Amino acid sequence: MSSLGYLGYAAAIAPPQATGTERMPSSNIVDLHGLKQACSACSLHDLCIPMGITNEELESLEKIINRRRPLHRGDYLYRPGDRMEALYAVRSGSVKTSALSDDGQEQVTGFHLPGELLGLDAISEGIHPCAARALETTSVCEIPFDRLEELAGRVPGLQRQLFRIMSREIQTDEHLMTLLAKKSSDARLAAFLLSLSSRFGERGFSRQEFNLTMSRNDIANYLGLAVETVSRLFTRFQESGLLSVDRKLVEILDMDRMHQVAGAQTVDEPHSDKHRG
Amino acid sequence: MSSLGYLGYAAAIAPPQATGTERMPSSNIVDLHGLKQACSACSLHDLCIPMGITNEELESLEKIINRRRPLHRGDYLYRPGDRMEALYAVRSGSVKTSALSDDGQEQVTGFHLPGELLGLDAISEGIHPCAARALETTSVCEIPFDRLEELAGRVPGLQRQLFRIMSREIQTDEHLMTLLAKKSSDARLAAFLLSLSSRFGERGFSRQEFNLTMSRNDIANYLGLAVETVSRLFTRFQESGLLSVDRKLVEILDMDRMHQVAGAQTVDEPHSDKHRG
DNA sequence: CGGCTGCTTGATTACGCTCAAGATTAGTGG
DNA sequence: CCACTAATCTTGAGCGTAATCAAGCAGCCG
Repeated sequence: MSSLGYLGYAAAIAPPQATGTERMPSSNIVDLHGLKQACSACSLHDLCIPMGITNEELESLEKIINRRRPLHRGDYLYRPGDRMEALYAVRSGSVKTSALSDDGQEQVTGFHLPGELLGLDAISEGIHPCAARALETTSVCEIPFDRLEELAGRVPGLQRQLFRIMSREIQTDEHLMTLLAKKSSDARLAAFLLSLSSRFGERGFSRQEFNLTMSRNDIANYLGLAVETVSRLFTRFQESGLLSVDRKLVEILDMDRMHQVAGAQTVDEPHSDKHRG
Repeated sequence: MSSLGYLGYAAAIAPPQATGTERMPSSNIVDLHGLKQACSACSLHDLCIPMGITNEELESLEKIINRRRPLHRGDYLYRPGDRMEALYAVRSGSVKTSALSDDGQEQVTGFHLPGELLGLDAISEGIHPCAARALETTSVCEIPFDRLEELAGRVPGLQRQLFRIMSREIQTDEHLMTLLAKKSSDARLAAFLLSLSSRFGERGFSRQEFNLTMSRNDIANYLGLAVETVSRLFTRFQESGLLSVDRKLVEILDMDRMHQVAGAQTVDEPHSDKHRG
């Protein structure tokens, strides 16, 4: 929530805004693939690991980070059971992580946008419990964990930032638990869209209009709903003027009401009639 | 799952086993209140922070850890909005953590047994997003975070263990997300009981029989169910011979079937008739 | 262009919630 | 120590939300 500020770069090249409805490669991408860009020049600077460490310290960090060639849609970054060698920071594109429950069915545990770190849940066992798949063309920074750990021991600011990132992840997960345990289907979808909205915003993209890079199925899975329900909700939201949706492109038309819906409980609310088809 | 081993101490004094049905102060307690016991002698040694660090390093850790006088049932360890000064390790007793959702209703985010760390979600903001309340008479170790952080920079094993603990927390949360998103009410309760069972087991208590220190309400809240549902489930589980329950005391009678139930999906299962009324 | 996968829409079912009342237990003070 | 009250838990009846089942529709691939 805090660190807006110097997203100037991303903001300058990024916002696709109303680029038209015809298909485009998939918009919310800061395409840095070709650039040989160091952390210090990266637009994700203050969302990612570098945040809050000095320039000299940053140089040490840059030395251990590798770039990986871009992943294509559906490519795995890692699979459950893989040895964890490195953490990954999304540089552009988006990634979905999902776990397999005891009985072997998929549970989507998160969607990850540029600047977000992947693989934190693998540190404890040294084995990835989740799969990570690219939702679109995606590039990532690979950060060998042993070297990161070693560096964190020498650079207090880095250690602190890693603790912070992991802590934030725990907080996010707790928030999602609340969503799943207590909220109605409309509240879940609304909260999900608002989360995307604000995360896109932090990255310099439009908070109103953005592309969903994940399928309805993934959304439903993530939110603990059936695909049909998600589909119906989009229709209802659109009918009630909350948003407009065309395939993957979503525009939030009434932010205030969206927040109301996201806060709304299963049923009983003191004073507020929930929209209903 | 890993580290059984030298739980000898806890095991020796702990297991209440079938102590009789009449009320007792609340059993799953290793009462160390009065003892001036250092980490090195603590029975929770290899579940808690000390795990995997050398004896000399342990001494440095012990120096920064404070004991707090025992909390009583209902006492707050911290409240949402409190500044985070320290992490806490449960030494004996049990603690419930809960968050307030946007609309101000409680969501129980976890129950914490001896050896478990509290407050990890507060690191990122420096403010506790959750409340922590004792479920029974409980004592905790207080670990000032700034000093812990500083020490972790000097003691690689400690840093690593902290990363591991936070990572494990993330994994646990993901597991709970799956539970909430995908599982039926029976599966949720079964999984919850099995989680308690195995955690009690790790601490040297009986895996079959234990006391629930939390109310039905807390369980329901945690699992995203209504109290009435939880109550009915206990009744059904008992009727079907899965467990026997008397007020707070639970005995799991059929572990195998409990695992089956915990793994079971909302509905469709290939070959296994779910017990029903 | 055909087959496919992903999305939408409709009809029906059912799981778990709500409401309501009663039964136990725990907590409190005389 | 017992009486009284408040809180927690259990049980029942009815209902509502979202799942399931079942087609149809649209975009996307080779």
